[in-house]
Amino acid sequence: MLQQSKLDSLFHALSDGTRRAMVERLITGPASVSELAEPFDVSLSAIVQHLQLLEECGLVKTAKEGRVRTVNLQPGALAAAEKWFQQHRERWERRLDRLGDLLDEEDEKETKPRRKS
Amino acid sequence: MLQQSKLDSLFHALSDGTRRAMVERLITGPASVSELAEPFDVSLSAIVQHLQLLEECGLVKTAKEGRVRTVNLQPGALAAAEKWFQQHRERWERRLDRLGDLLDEEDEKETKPRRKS
DNA sequence: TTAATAGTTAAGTGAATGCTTCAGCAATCG
DNA sequence: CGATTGCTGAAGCATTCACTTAACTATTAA
Repeated sequence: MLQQSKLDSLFHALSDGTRRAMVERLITGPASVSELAEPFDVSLSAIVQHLQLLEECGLVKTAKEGRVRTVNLQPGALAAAEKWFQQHRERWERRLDRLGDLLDEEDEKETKPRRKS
Repeated sequence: MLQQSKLDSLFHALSDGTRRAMVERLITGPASVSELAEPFDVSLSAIVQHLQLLEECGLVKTAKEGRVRTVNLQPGALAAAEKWFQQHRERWERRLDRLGDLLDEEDEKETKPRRKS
């Protein structure tokens, strides 16, 4: 089973628009901290704090060379979260299908007396 | 484009294990508030507060009949969040592919310096 | 009518969140 | 060299979070 606390931290990381935008930026390729910060109207410090969170939950890896820290998206990091959707959408859709079948059956029985619940 | 605040609230809703478990429970079918609360070791009040949040972000619909409130999962509610993953995984994978191609070319140049079409 | 059930609402608490400013510090440029 | 760049770390602050308890309302059961 998927680990709860991992999902907690992944979904939490993605629940902030700035962090999502940072992730989206990193899809196009690695970036330095300042490059990452540039589009946003917040202090560099705030960005670094978002970055720490992204790194802690494994979405991102960083490496410092000289005075520049380069940030890379971690391949497969989104997998755990995406998997949650896939699994549950599947179950959900199967249930809706069965429900549809039941309703169809009920339709057919409509003329006959119905069972009480 | 997907709306930011909607994604914020969806991901936030899913970032809590209790709320995810409630959603998972609702996949199996509708439930009353007390039924929903039963597996958890928190007050009914806490569950009601989670429920409000789930309802505000559109994951869930409720209807009160007599003194019982019945909670239903809202079909397609997870779509917005799931879509975010699909879109970005796609872009990310395309980028990794291109990156792979580039690296292959570099490989070939290194081992045998020849032109590539 | 009384009692139990199902849920609602308000107020409060401690911890976490997202941000700021400011004071650094090491790498690099002029 | 000294100045600038790129980042780091700590402290503080307002807000939100997840939760509690407790008092309350409305519906149903005995």
